[in-house]
Amino acid sequence: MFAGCADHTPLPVRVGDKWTAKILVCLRDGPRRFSELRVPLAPITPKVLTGPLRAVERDGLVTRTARPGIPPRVEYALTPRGRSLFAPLAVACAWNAAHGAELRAVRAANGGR
Amino acid sequence: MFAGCADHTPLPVRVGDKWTAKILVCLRDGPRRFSELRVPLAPITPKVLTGPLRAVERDGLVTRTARPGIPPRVEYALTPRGRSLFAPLAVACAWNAAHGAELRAVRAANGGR
DNA sequence: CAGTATCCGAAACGATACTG
DNA sequence: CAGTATCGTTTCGGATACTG
Repeated sequence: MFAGCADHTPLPVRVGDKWTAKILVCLRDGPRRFSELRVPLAPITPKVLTGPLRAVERDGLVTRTARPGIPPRVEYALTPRGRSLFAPLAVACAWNAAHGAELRAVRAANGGR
Repeated sequence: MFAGCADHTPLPVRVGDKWTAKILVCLRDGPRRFSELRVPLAPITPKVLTGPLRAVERDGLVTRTARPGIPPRVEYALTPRGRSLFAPLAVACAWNAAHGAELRAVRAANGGR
């Protein structure tokens, strides 16, 4: 049905969840450290951030680089594959720009559950 | 961050879940009845199908038309707004065709949790 | 036929606290 | 700083059974 997709989701990677896409966007302009990611994603907790971060790392969308020393310093950076996801993401945002407001109006009118 | 989006998801509508996008695809070639949807979506249960179906109806992506009579006959059909979602969906599928296999290989190598 | 009613389990999200 | 450990809540998906 969705050629090439795992059969249980339309999208191949975990970008439909609450945080993953935002994480990728935060890394768009360069590597960021764990705590640097927490700022734009506030009020995300460390535990919640860790989940999707491990997932994108496992999927080769982001690299994790730990530099030894005190204090510890860990940098997250997009891979080319991670960067390639911005294309579908941009199209989703374009749909939003075109239809989002209207959709939310209809949803509210129908009882925005 | 995602212009025009609800703040809790990158995508505006519920297409990141397991069934919604598949439902839209099933309606692509014309209206379908409840039971007709269950066939390509097997082994979905009626209760599970009802959830996303009510959501897309509430969001104006699909219309629900009940014809009186015995047996009951209910038809679901895409609206123009629902149809417009195929554009972003197609781009997601294209990403899959280009990167999906590689991604699943990496994921499996890293312990496909 | 087109659903609804119950009950269940898994996963995501979240608050709070603690550690190398 | 960069996490992990616990605990609790909510949501999704699913199995089974029942109804207008």
